[in-house]
Amino acid sequence: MDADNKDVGQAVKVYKALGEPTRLKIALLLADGENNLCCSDIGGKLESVAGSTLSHHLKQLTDCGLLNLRKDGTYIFYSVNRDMAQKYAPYLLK
Amino acid sequence: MDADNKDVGQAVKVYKALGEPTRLKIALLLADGENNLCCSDIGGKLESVAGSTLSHHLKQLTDCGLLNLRKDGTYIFYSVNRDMAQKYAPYLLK
DNA sequence: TCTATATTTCTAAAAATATAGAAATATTCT
DNA sequence: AGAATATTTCTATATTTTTAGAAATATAGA
Repeated sequence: MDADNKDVGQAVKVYKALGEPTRLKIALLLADGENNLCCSDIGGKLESVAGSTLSHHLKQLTDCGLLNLRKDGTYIFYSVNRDMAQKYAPYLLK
Repeated sequence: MDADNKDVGQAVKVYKALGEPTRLKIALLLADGENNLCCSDIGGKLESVAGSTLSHHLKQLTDCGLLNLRKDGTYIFYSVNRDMAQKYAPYLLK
């Protein structure tokens, strides 16, 4: 495929999102079977990350299309968008 | 695969390297058939990037293992490491 | 050796990013 | 309505990253 035909903008966003340790860990957590975690679940699995910080990371991951979210009451459950992961970073899956 | 079993450190480096427009373009250029370009060839294909800047970007791409290099006289020819691309970002290939 | 070309390293400045406390918003439950 | 919990937005600070000019290094060829 020719470089000009690729959606470089979106790819950059996805890779930028994954190019930070906390966010990559979040993506791996969510890709790892036990899908559908909410913000505070995720916070519980990481060490000392403030809620506001976590919120920013999750926003970046969802904005680039890598995460899907489902609202349920006051909770928001996150999961990996498999198509996106497959396209840009299948390393996350399996 | 469990999150703990993945080499998160290397993956972060690779994705960080690809999460910047100039570097992603370089990777796509090199992955795109006409492999084996030298630093100045690459500079010629990008618009207004100083040599020193290009050098830093290429270093980051090679340091994370994404690019191979071959020295030939004063030139250094770069190419994509297919195994790494396949593992972390097959999006670059084909 | 001198010259030309390719690339890197040094240095510094500008821009972007990560972080989190505090306040705000949203929803559920009593 | 009021309390409790989840998440986001505002704000500020610290850190990292990007950028490139200038100087340095390396190699080839006249």
